[in-house]
Amino acid sequence: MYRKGQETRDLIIDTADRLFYERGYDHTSFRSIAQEAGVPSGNFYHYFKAKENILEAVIERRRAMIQAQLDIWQQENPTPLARLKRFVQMLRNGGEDGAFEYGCLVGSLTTELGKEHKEQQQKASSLFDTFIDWLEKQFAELGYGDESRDYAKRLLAYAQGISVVSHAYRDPAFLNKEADALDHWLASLAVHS
Amino acid sequence: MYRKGQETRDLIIDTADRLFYERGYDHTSFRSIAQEAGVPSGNFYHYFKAKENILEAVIERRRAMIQAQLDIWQQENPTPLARLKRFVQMLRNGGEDGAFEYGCLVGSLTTELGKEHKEQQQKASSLFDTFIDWLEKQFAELGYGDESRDYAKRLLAYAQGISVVSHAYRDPAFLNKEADALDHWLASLAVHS
DNA sequence: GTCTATATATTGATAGAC
DNA sequence: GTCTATCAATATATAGAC
Repeated sequence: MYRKGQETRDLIIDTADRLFYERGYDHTSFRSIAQEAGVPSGNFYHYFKAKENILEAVIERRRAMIQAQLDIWQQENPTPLARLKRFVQMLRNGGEDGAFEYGCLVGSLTTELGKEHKEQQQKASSLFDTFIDWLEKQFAELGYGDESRDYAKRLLAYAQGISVVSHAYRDPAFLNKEADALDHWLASLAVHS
Repeated sequence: MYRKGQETRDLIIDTADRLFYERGYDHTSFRSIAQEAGVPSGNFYHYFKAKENILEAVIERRRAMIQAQLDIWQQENPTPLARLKRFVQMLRNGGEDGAFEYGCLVGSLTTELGKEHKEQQQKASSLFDTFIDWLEKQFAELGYGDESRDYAKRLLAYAQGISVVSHAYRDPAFLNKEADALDHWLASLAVHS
């Protein structure tokens, strides 16, 4: 089938993105990406000089996706508390992206890369910053000054832990219960003057 | 060098335990274990019929280690609050087992196995139960009835999230700061009547 | 029980025709 | 830009001498 170059490149990235999430980075071979995408693996090197370059492209793709989502949440929710609760809402119903099945899209990648791909881990970890920066703005609007970033990191960390445990037990109910608990915590923080 | 059979088996498990933690399960080859342990890889199949059997032995080894640690904490701390704080203390100073460098011993393994070794993941996840059962007892002693297990899982989850984020950023300071925050939370829970 | 040698499959990566 | 064929390295696993 005929395809323009950019389309082929995007197709490789899209397929790699999904497989890296479902199978992990090291467990996803060129052949498996090639098979699912319908692109011969020998073709990859026309677009990427090595596997780690595919990973970089996938990370940048996830960053754009996350930022777009945060922008929508920013628009759709009028108050900082509503925005923080929208972040927590992401956990409910099994996690919007299948967190209970495959773990967090960012967290599981960061954990894997931290073992034997430490240079690449830094790039993946920067996806956390995208969330933290946005959460920090919300806490700042609630009146927390220098503490805003600490609260942002804490909320992200708690969400990560909830994702890890629900993934370990394959238990979506835990996600919902803990999302409720985080909502209560946020409500108590919002009355801060 | 001469070695009794049991010693060789233990040596393989010890070495695999460390390398699985530092490099991840899939990234640790028989050759690397053989090299570090000084045991030829062809020798492994006298003790384990496959790689996943080494993993099982490593998991059981970690379970025994965790249970022994919990027993000591139980003895050394007179009150349930002190015991819960001892659990949180584990996070401080980079994590007693190098959590900021390699992630949590249980959590990082569970996350990896959840992708493409789901049968083995269940066994690894049961290590969480060892912690949760113990934490649940402490909350029960504080007077929390049916909620004790929920609090136990929540505390474990938050500790996991803190570990994931500190590992992502290679930031031991975050572990200390968040340990303080968990201590405050526990202190507020302890006044429950 | 211990060791060397090796089988078989798969990996990331290349070469070169079209 | 696309594709086939293939390389060199490495993986788990096995066979068989000692």
